[in-house]
Amino acid sequence: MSSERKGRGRKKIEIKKMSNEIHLQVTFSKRRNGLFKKASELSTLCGVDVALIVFSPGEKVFSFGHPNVDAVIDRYLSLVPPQNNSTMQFIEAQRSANMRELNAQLTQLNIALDIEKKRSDELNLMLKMNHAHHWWACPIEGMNKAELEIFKKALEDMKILVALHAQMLETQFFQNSMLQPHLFGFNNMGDQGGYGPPGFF
Amino acid sequence: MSSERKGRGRKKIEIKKMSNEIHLQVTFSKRRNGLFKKASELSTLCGVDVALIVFSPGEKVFSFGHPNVDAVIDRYLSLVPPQNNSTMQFIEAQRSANMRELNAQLTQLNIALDIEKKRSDELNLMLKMNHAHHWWACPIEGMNKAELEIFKKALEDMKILVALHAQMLETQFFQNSMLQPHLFGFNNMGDQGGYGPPGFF
DNA sequence: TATGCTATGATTAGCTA
DNA sequence: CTAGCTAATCATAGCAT
Repeated sequence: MSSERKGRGRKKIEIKKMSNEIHLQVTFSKRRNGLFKKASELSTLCGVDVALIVFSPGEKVFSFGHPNVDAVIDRYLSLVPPQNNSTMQFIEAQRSANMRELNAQLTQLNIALDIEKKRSDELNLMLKMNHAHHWWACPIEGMNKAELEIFKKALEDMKILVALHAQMLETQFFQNSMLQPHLFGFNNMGDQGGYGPPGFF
Repeated sequence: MSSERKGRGRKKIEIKKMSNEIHLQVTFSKRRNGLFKKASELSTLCGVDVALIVFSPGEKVFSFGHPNVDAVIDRYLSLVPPQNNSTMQFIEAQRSANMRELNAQLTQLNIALDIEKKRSDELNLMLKMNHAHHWWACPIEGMNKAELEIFKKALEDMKILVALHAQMLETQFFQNSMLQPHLFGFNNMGDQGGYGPPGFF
């Protein structure tokens, strides 16, 4: 009955990098769980947006976000504006404006572009149907059913994307001012002829 | 002497959105602090990277990051490219539709633009040099030095932005190829038909 | 590496100021 | 909104599985 099983309770620890790797691993696991639980509880209890990203000692990534990580990141990045310029900013140049939000998003779009570019391995399928310059124009006959499906979806998506971007450009430059769209000519992606500067797109 | 002077101590609460706004506010404050402390401790104890972003009920933003928020976000985004893409996204269409992300961003852009719209009083100066359709082309002689400066900056900014967008569109959709707009068939963008001065830039 | 146990240490709900 | 206070609840360090 030498109940030596006692005294085994929690002990205070110093908040500094742990030396023992094994111990560190266990502690990381436990505390990580606790942290995510807390984050979740906070967002639930208070109905607020939260994003939490943790890299494990083993380089693995854990994340939590309400409503989701990326949304919160976007919101965060838009609030921590870079030093960028954009449309009509000159009008406001005299007093900084909330055009910053817009710029931040544009920056994000371009960052996304860069990221996307690096995933070129994914482009192999593209290559297959893109020997010609107009990948979307023809090589249909060289596709199997699955590829056709992808191709179709690609067209759909691209259509939407182009439309959105066109609208974005249009809106940005013209919609809110006295500027006339036709002056710039890149407001209509799908018009039929007078298409302006060769190679603009 | 029943010393009822004290609070009965902590009580268990349900993890649901709190109804009482006052309580919610206090709870948010306390739990937020606790959460940030835990996050900090985790990164210190285990020497790992952590990013935590919390938006308060009052839309204020709190963040913590080791080594810093943006570094962790970058790392996260580079490891989790599934979200946040744009170019060639159609190739991945089979996997999932990240269109929503893009849509969300565009929505944000439009929101920002709406806000911008409301500040149209600032556009008066613009009006001044925009009686003609080619606002950017001519009325220089009617400007004073200050206005000329703004005008110059305007052209600079617009040039950069448009070039950026053009490049974006070009890269995303056409890859140096030629576009045959009619294939996509979305003329719903408010086409004016005409195209501005060739060689705008 | 994760999970269970248990005695503590740490956090915090409800109040008060 | 920030800051104690207290006591009850929660989290977790050290072990064992």
